[in-house]
Amino acid sequence: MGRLPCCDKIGVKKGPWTPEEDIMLVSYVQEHGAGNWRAVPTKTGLRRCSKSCRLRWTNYLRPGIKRGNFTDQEEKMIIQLQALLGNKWAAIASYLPERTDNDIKNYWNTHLKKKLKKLQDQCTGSDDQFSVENGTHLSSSNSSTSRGQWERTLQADINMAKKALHNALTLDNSTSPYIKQENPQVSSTYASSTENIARLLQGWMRSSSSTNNSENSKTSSNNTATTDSSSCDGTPSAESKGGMGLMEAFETLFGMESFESSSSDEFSQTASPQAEATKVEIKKEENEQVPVPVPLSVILENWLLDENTLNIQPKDDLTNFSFDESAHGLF
DNA sequence: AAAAACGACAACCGCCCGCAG
DNA sequence: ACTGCGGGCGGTTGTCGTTTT
Repeated sequence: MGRLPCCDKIGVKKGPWTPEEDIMLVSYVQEHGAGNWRAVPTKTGLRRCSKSCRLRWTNYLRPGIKRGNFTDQEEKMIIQLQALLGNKWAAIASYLPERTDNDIKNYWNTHLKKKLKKLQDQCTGSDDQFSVENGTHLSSSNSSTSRGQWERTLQADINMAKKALHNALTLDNSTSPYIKQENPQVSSTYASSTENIARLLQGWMRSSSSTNNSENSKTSSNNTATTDSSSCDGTPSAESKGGMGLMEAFETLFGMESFESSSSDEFSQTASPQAEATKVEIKKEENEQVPVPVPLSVILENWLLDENTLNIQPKDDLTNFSFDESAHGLF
Protein backbone atom coordinates (compact mmCIF):
# COMPACT_ATOMS: atom_id res chain seq x y z
CA MET A 1 0.00 0.00 0.00
CA GLY A 2 1.53 3.26 -1.06
CA ARG A 3 1.89 6.12 1.25
CA LEU A 4 -1.00 8.48 1.13
CA PRO A 5 -0.05 12.05 0.36
CA CYS A 6 -0.15 14.46 3.24
CA CYS A 7 -2.64 16.49 1.34
CA ASP A 8 -4.18 16.62 -2.05
CA LYS A 9 -2.03 19.12 -3.84
CA ILE A 10 -4.75 19.89 -6.33
CA GLY A 11 -7.74 20.47 -4.13
CA VAL A 12 -5.97 21.84 -1.12
CA LYS A 13 -6.54 25.44 -0.22
CA LYS A 14 -3.70 27.70 0.73
CA GLY A 15 -3.32 31.15 2.12
CA PRO A 16 -4.93 32.93 5.04
CA TRP A 17 -7.59 31.14 7.00
CA THR A 18 -11.10 32.48 7.03
CA PRO A 19 -13.15 32.83 10.22
CA GLU A 20 -15.41 30.05 8.98
CA GLU A 21 -12.50 27.72 8.59
CA ASP A 22 -11.23 28.60 12.02
CA ILE A 23 -14.59 27.89 13.56
CA MET A 24 -14.78 24.57 11.81
CA LEU A 25 -11.36 23.64 13.05
CA VAL A 26 -12.01 24.73 16.61
CA SER A 27 -15.30 22.90 16.65
CA TYR A 28 -13.59 19.77 15.50
CA VAL A 29 -10.89 20.03 18.14
CA GLN A 30 -13.48 20.71 20.76
CA GLU A 31 -15.24 17.55 19.83
CA HIS A 32 -12.38 15.22 19.10
CA GLY A 33 -9.43 16.82 20.78
CA ALA A 34 -6.19 17.91 19.24
CA GLY A 35 -4.60 15.12 17.30
CA ASN A 36 -5.20 12.82 14.40
CA TRP A 37 -4.76 15.78 12.14
CA ARG A 38 -4.87 13.67 9.07
CA ALA A 39 -8.53 13.06 9.67
CA VAL A 40 -9.35 16.71 10.17
CA PRO A 41 -9.78 17.76 6.53
CA THR A 42 -12.08 14.87 5.73
CA LYS A 43 -14.11 15.07 8.92
CA THR A 44 -14.50 18.81 8.86
CA GLY A 45 -14.75 19.32 5.16
CA LEU A 46 -11.89 21.74 5.31
CA ARG A 47 -9.98 21.90 2.08
CA ARG A 48 -6.77 22.24 3.98
CA CYS A 49 -3.70 20.14 4.41
CA SER A 50 -3.69 18.30 7.72
CA LYS A 51 -0.42 19.89 8.55
CA SER A 52 -1.87 23.27 7.85
CA CYS A 53 -4.72 22.49 10.25
CA ARG A 54 -2.31 21.48 12.96
CA LEU A 55 -0.23 24.59 12.50
CA ARG A 56 -3.27 26.79 12.47
CA TRP A 57 -4.36 25.27 15.73
CA THR A 58 -1.03 25.30 17.51
CA ASN A 59 0.04 28.72 16.35
CA TYR A 60 -3.18 30.62 16.37
CA LEU A 61 -6.31 28.96 17.69
CA ARG A 62 -4.96 26.99 20.60
CA PRO A 63 -6.25 28.26 23.95
CA GLY A 64 -3.94 30.21 26.14
CA ILE A 65 -2.02 31.87 23.38
CA LYS A 66 -0.99 35.39 24.13
CA ARG A 67 -0.72 37.62 21.16
CA GLY A 68 0.56 41.09 20.64
CA ASN A 69 3.63 42.84 21.85
CA PHE A 70 6.24 41.08 23.88
CA THR A 71 7.04 42.39 27.33
CA ASP A 72 10.53 43.40 28.28
CA GLN A 73 10.73 40.35 30.50
CA GLU A 74 9.74 38.06 27.68
CA GLU A 75 12.23 39.76 25.43
CA LYS A 76 15.02 39.25 27.92
CA MET A 77 14.10 35.64 28.39
CA ILE A 78 14.15 35.08 24.67
CA ILE A 79 17.55 36.67 24.33
CA GLN A 80 18.93 34.66 27.20
CA LEU A 81 17.42 31.41 26.06
CA GLN A 82 18.47 31.98 22.49
CA ALA A 83 22.01 32.52 23.68
CA LEU A 84 21.84 29.30 25.65
CA LEU A 85 19.84 27.08 23.34
CA GLY A 86 20.40 28.55 19.92
CA ASN A 87 17.54 28.58 17.46
CA LYS A 88 15.59 25.97 19.35
CA TRP A 89 12.41 27.93 19.15
CA ALA A 90 10.23 25.16 20.46
CA ALA A 91 12.49 24.76 23.47
CA ILE A 92 12.50 28.48 24.04
CA ALA A 93 8.75 28.60 23.65
CA SER A 94 8.40 25.98 26.34
CA TYR A 95 9.55 28.59 28.83
CA LEU A 96 7.06 31.09 27.53
CA PRO A 97 3.88 29.04 27.68
CA GLU A 98 1.72 31.78 26.27
CA ARG A 99 3.87 32.20 23.20
CA THR A 100 4.24 29.90 20.26
CA ASP A 101 7.55 28.96 18.78
CA ASN A 102 6.48 30.61 15.57
CA ASP A 103 5.76 33.84 17.39
CA ILE A 104 9.08 33.78 19.14
CA LYS A 105 10.88 32.94 15.96
CA ASN A 106 9.20 35.78 14.13
CA TYR A 107 9.88 38.17 16.96
CA TRP A 108 13.50 37.20 17.01
CA ASN A 109 13.88 37.56 13.27
CA THR A 110 12.04 40.84 12.98
CA HIS A 111 12.84 42.62 16.21
CA LEU A 112 15.58 41.19 18.34
CA LYS A 113 17.96 40.41 15.53
CA LYS A 114 17.76 43.95 14.31
CA LYS A 115 18.03 45.31 17.79
CA LEU A 116 21.16 43.35 18.48
CA LYS A 117 22.61 44.26 15.15
CA LYS A 118 21.85 47.88 15.75
CA LEU A 119 23.52 47.62 19.08
CA GLN A 120 26.49 46.07 17.43
CA ASP A 121 26.74 48.81 14.87
CA GLN A 122 26.48 51.58 17.39
CA CYS A 123 28.38 50.16 20.28
CA THR A 124 31.30 48.38 18.69
CA GLY A 125 34.12 49.14 16.38
CA SER A 126 34.66 47.51 13.04
CA ASP A 127 37.08 44.97 14.46
CA ASP A 128 34.93 44.16 17.39
CA GLN A 129 33.29 40.83 17.52
CA PHE A 130 29.90 41.24 18.92
CA SER A 131 28.04 38.12 18.05
CA VAL A 132 24.59 39.04 16.96
CA GLU A 133 24.11 35.39 16.23
CA ASN A 134 23.65 34.53 19.83
CA GLY A 135 23.54 37.86 21.51
CA THR A 136 26.85 37.27 23.15
CA HIS A 137 29.79 39.52 23.04
CA LEU A 138 32.78 37.44 22.22
CA SER A 139 35.56 39.89 22.66
CA SER A 140 36.08 43.55 22.94
CA SER A 141 39.47 43.95 21.49
CA ASN A 142 39.50 47.70 21.39
CA SER A 143 38.06 48.27 24.81
CA SER A 144 40.55 46.42 26.89
CA THR A 145 39.84 48.51 29.94
CA SER A 146 36.33 47.18 30.22
CA ARG A 147 36.99 43.70 29.07
CA GLY A 148 37.73 42.32 32.50
CA GLN A 149 34.60 43.86 33.84
CA TRP A 150 32.64 42.60 30.90
CA GLU A 151 33.98 39.11 31.31
CA ARG A 152 33.05 39.04 34.96
CA THR A 153 29.59 40.24 34.21
CA LEU A 154 29.24 37.79 31.38
CA GLN A 155 30.36 35.01 33.67
CA ALA A 156 27.85 36.04 36.30
CA ASP A 157 25.18 36.32 33.70
CA ILE A 158 25.86 32.91 32.26
CA ASN A 159 25.94 31.34 35.69
CA MET A 160 22.68 33.01 36.42
CA ALA A 161 21.09 31.78 33.26
CA LYS A 162 22.49 28.32 33.84
CA LYS A 163 21.07 28.21 37.32
CA ALA A 164 17.75 29.36 36.04
CA LEU A 165 17.81 26.77 33.33
CA HIS A 166 18.85 24.12 35.78
CA ASN A 167 16.05 25.10 38.12
CA ALA A 168 13.61 24.85 35.31
CA LEU A 169 14.89 21.50 34.20
CA THR A 170 14.96 19.97 37.63
CA LEU A 171 11.68 21.46 38.59
CA ASP A 172 9.44 19.59 40.91
CA ASN A 173 6.27 19.13 38.94
CA SER A 174 4.02 19.74 41.86
CA THR A 175 5.22 23.28 42.22
CA SER A 176 4.39 24.39 38.76
CA PRO A 177 0.93 25.57 37.87
CA TYR A 178 1.60 24.62 34.31
CA ILE A 179 2.82 21.16 35.01
CA LYS A 180 -0.37 20.37 36.80
CA GLN A 181 -2.12 20.59 33.50
CA GLU A 182 -1.20 17.32 32.00
CA ASN A 183 -2.43 18.17 28.58
CA PRO A 184 -3.57 21.74 28.32
CA GLN A 185 -4.76 21.28 24.79
CA VAL A 186 -7.18 18.62 25.76
CA SER A 187 -8.13 19.78 29.17
CA SER A 188 -8.64 23.37 28.25
CA THR A 189 -12.19 24.39 27.85
CA TYR A 190 -13.79 25.38 24.66
CA ALA A 191 -14.46 28.73 26.22
CA SER A 192 -10.85 29.48 25.78
CA SER A 193 -11.10 28.56 22.18
CA THR A 194 -14.17 30.61 21.61
CA GLU A 195 -12.37 33.49 23.21
CA ASN A 196 -9.75 33.13 20.60
CA ILE A 197 -12.31 32.89 17.89
CA ALA A 198 -14.23 35.85 19.20
CA ARG A 199 -11.06 37.81 19.34
CA LEU A 200 -10.30 36.64 15.87
CA LEU A 201 -13.64 37.66 14.49
CA GLN A 202 -13.38 40.96 16.26
CA GLY A 203 -10.11 41.51 14.55
CA TRP A 204 -11.61 40.75 11.21
CA MET A 205 -14.53 43.05 11.78
CA ARG A 206 -12.16 45.80 12.76
CA SER A 207 -9.78 45.06 9.97
CA SER A 208 -11.45 47.53 7.68
CA SER A 209 -10.58 50.40 9.93
CA SER A 210 -7.68 49.62 12.17
CA THR A 211 -5.97 46.31 12.58
CA ASN A 212 -4.26 44.54 15.36
CA ASN A 213 -1.34 44.51 13.08
CA SER A 214 -0.92 48.21 13.22
CA GLU A 215 -1.44 48.19 16.95
CA ASN A 216 1.15 45.53 17.27
CA SER A 217 3.47 47.41 15.07
CA LYS A 218 3.05 50.49 17.17
CA THR A 219 3.45 48.70 20.43
CA SER A 220 6.36 46.80 19.09
CA SER A 221 7.91 50.03 18.11
CA ASN A 222 7.21 51.33 21.54
CA ASN A 223 8.86 48.35 23.03
CA THR A 224 11.83 48.85 20.86
CA ALA A 225 11.93 52.48 21.65
CA THR A 226 11.70 51.77 25.33
CA THR A 227 14.56 49.39 25.27
CA ASP A 228 16.52 51.43 22.84
CA SER A 229 16.13 54.53 24.88
CA SER A 230 17.79 52.78 27.73
CA SER A 231 20.55 51.55 25.53
CA CYS A 232 23.32 53.41 23.86
CA ASP A 233 21.47 54.12 20.67
CA GLY A 234 18.84 56.05 22.50
CA THR A 235 21.34 58.78 23.02
CA PRO A 236 23.73 58.68 20.14
CA SER A 237 26.12 61.10 21.71
CA ALA A 238 26.12 59.46 25.08
CA GLU A 239 28.90 57.07 24.29
CA SER A 240 31.15 59.74 22.89
CA LYS A 241 30.54 61.73 26.01
CA GLY A 242 31.70 58.82 28.07
CA GLY A 243 28.18 57.84 28.85
CA MET A 244 26.69 54.43 28.29
CA GLY A 245 29.20 52.23 26.60
CA LEU A 246 29.18 48.72 25.35
CA MET A 247 29.22 47.24 28.80
CA GLU A 248 26.19 49.09 29.97
CA ALA A 249 24.43 48.58 26.72
CA PHE A 250 25.04 44.90 27.05
CA GLU A 251 23.72 44.92 30.56
CA THR A 252 20.73 46.87 29.50
CA LEU A 253 20.04 44.59 26.63
CA PHE A 254 20.34 41.52 28.75
CA GLY A 255 18.62 43.14 31.68
CA MET A 256 21.02 41.70 34.18
CA GLU A 257 19.45 43.14 37.25
CA SER A 258 15.88 42.49 36.45
CA PHE A 259 16.71 39.10 35.18
CA GLU A 260 18.72 38.28 38.22
CA SER A 261 15.87 39.14 40.49
CA SER A 262 13.34 37.21 38.56
CA SER A 263 14.95 34.79 36.22
CA SER A 264 15.05 31.80 38.46
CA ASP A 265 11.51 32.18 39.56
CA GLU A 266 10.45 33.08 36.10
CA PHE A 267 12.04 30.02 34.68
CA SER A 268 10.67 27.81 37.34
CA GLN A 269 7.21 29.11 37.31
CA THR A 270 6.83 29.14 33.62
CA ALA A 271 8.12 25.68 33.09
CA SER A 272 5.50 24.07 30.94
CA PRO A 273 4.75 20.54 29.88
CA GLN A 274 6.77 21.31 26.84
CA ALA A 275 9.60 22.19 29.15
CA GLU A 276 9.41 18.70 30.51
CA ALA A 277 9.70 17.40 27.03
CA THR A 278 12.65 19.66 26.52
CA LYS A 279 14.09 18.36 29.73
CA VAL A 280 13.89 14.85 28.44
CA GLU A 281 15.28 15.99 25.16
CA ILE A 282 18.22 17.73 26.72
CA LYS A 283 18.91 14.84 29.04
CA LYS A 284 18.81 12.56 26.08
CA GLU A 285 21.26 14.75 24.26
CA GLU A 286 23.50 14.76 27.28
CA ASN A 287 23.65 11.02 27.19
CA GLU A 288 24.45 10.86 23.57
CA GLN A 289 28.07 10.19 22.85
CA VAL A 290 27.87 11.09 19.23
CA PRO A 291 30.19 13.98 18.53
CA VAL A 292 28.19 17.02 17.68
CA PRO A 293 29.11 20.63 17.03
CA VAL A 294 29.69 22.17 20.42
CA PRO A 295 27.41 25.10 21.03
CA LEU A 296 28.81 28.27 22.47
CA SER A 297 26.79 27.80 25.61
CA VAL A 298 28.46 24.49 26.22
CA ILE A 299 31.86 25.96 25.69
CA LEU A 300 31.05 28.73 28.08
CA GLU A 301 29.58 26.28 30.50
CA ASN A 302 32.61 24.05 30.41
CA TRP A 303 34.84 27.00 30.78
CA LEU A 304 32.92 28.35 33.71
CA LEU A 305 32.57 25.03 35.43
CA ASP A 306 36.16 24.06 35.07
CA GLU A 307 37.84 25.89 37.89
CA ASN A 308 41.21 24.92 36.54
CA THR A 309 40.64 27.12 33.59
CA LEU A 310 39.79 30.20 35.52
CA ASN A 311 42.96 31.87 34.43
CA ILE A 312 42.36 31.11 30.82
CA GLN A 313 41.37 34.06 28.79
CA PRO A 314 37.89 33.33 27.56
CA LYS A 315 38.63 35.38 24.54
CA ASP A 316 41.05 32.76 23.36
CA ASP A 317 38.53 29.99 23.48
CA LEU A 318 35.69 32.02 22.24
CA THR A 319 37.38 33.64 19.35
CA ASN A 320 38.45 30.25 18.18
CA PHE A 321 34.89 29.17 18.19
CA SER A 322 33.45 29.15 14.75
CA PHE A 323 29.90 30.27 14.64
CA ASP A 324 29.67 29.39 11.03
CA GLU A 325 30.14 25.82 12.03
CA SER A 326 27.79 25.97 14.92
CA ALA A 327 24.18 25.06 14.84
CA HIS A 328 23.18 28.66 15.32
CA GLY A 329 23.81 29.97 11.83
CA LEU A 330 21.46 32.86 11.97
CA PHE A 331 22.80 35.43 9.65
C1' DA B 1 -2.28 61.24 -4.39
C1' DA B 2 0.31 57.55 -6.11
C1' DA B 3 4.09 54.51 -6.18
C1' DA B 4 7.87 52.35 -4.03
C1' DA B 5 10.08 50.59 -0.08
C1' DC B 6 9.86 48.57 4.18
C1' DG B 7 8.22 45.86 8.10
C1' DA B 8 5.54 42.42 10.48
C1' DC B 9 3.63 38.18 10.70
C1' DA B 10 0.87 34.19 9.11
C1' DA B 11 1.52 30.33 6.59
C1' DC B 12 4.05 27.02 3.89
C1' DC B 13 7.78 23.78 2.94
C1' DG B 14 11.00 20.26 3.61
C1' DC B 15 13.36 17.55 6.73
C1' DC B 16 13.47 14.77 10.60
C1' DC B 17 12.08 11.52 14.34
C1' DG B 18 9.31 8.30 17.04
C1' DC B 19 5.98 4.90 16.89
C1' DA B 20 3.19 1.17 15.26
C1' DG B 21 2.27 -2.56 12.25
C1' DA C 1 14.50 -4.79 10.15
C1' DC C 2 11.63 -2.27 7.26
C1' DT C 3 8.03 0.87 5.99
C1' DG C 4 4.44 4.22 6.46
C1' DC C 5 2.21 7.60 9.23
C1' DG C 6 1.64 11.36 12.36
C1' DG C 7 3.59 15.01 14.13
C1' DG C 8 7.40 18.39 15.49
C1' DC C 9 10.72 21.65 14.14
C1' DG C 10 13.35 25.36 11.87
C1' DG C 11 13.87 28.02 7.73
C1' DT C 12 11.75 30.52 4.24
C1' DT C 13 8.22 32.77 1.62
C1' DG C 14 3.99 35.36 0.64
C1' DT C 15 0.83 38.73 1.83
C1' DC C 16 -0.77 42.77 3.60
C1' DG C 17 -0.44 47.06 6.15
C1' DT C 18 2.41 51.11 7.00
C1' DT C 19 5.72 54.49 5.99
C1' DT C 20 8.47 57.12 2.97
C1' DT C 21 9.49 59.42 -1.30
